[in-house]
Amino acid sequence: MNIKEASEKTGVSSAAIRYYEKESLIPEIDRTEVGNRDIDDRIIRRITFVTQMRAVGMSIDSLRRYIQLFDAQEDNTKEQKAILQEQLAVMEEKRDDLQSAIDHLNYKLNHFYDHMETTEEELRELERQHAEKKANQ
Amino acid sequence: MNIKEASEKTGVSSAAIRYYEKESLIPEIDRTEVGNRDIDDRIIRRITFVTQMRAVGMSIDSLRRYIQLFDAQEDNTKEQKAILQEQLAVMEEKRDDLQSAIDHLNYKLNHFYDHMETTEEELRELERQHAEKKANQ
DNA sequence: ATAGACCTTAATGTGTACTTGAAGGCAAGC
DNA sequence: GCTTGCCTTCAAGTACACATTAAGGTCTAT
Repeated sequence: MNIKEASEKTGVSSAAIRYYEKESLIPEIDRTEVGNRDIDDRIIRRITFVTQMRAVGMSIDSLRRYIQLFDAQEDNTKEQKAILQEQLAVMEEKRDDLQSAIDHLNYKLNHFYDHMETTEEELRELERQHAEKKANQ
Repeated sequence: MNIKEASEKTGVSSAAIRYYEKESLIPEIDRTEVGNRDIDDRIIRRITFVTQMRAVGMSIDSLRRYIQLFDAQEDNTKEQKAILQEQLAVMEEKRDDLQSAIDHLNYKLNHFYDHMETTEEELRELERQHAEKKANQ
């Protein structure tokens, strides 16, 4: 498939696909006789993977390093493991932060019907909940 | 407390605190007689809140709009609720994406101990198929 | 009273992640 | 043969979120 179809399939712009290839976030793409990119499902999956990781906040740079390890033939397992673990920790923290922000919004939403409590009060309530949660761990 | 102490307390640079104030992500900060910012715990909490939301990927612009609703005195409850709900949905999706990325990494990590037969193998299989296909052309 | 450490505003610079523009090639349809 | 519509590379432009610099003020200690 050509780059436009790939773009439509992935939701990533043609320019961004070229950019990802240039930045080695995806493998080098095969070309047709006239030099046009010929994109297959393997590339599509790679693009999707990049999109997913970008969506959860991984930078192009981290992602490139990660992918290089991922694709590496040499057995540098120990280093790979360390990097994955590091990345995992970052993402777990992010998830937890996100969850408390969600809790915050849910609280706000649930109290809309009752009355408009002040921000101070809400923040105090959230802090109380947070302390409680933390104490329960 | 002055801006430097606030910066140390929150981990947000002085320049960023000034920027947040200018962009209305935090309330206007009181000044001392000579015009220096005098930051109290309420502001610290607001800065921390901004940091948390930024960390989970909310843009300055979305955050400003959210905070304006949050702080609003006027009762436009219905619209506020709709917007908060929308925001909530976005964040929940993000949390789920993050979770599946975490699962992915965890899976990978757990299989490092055994041998290298995780997602890599799947990708290599795809690559093998790809090479085969190419050879057949 | 001069240095050093803090503060102020306003303007400009920086890194990231693309997007857009320029200049041109190839193939199909009118 | 000219337009349309896809493609190419390379360079330059853009948006966001600050960081940095300039030019100056205030406070404290030596």
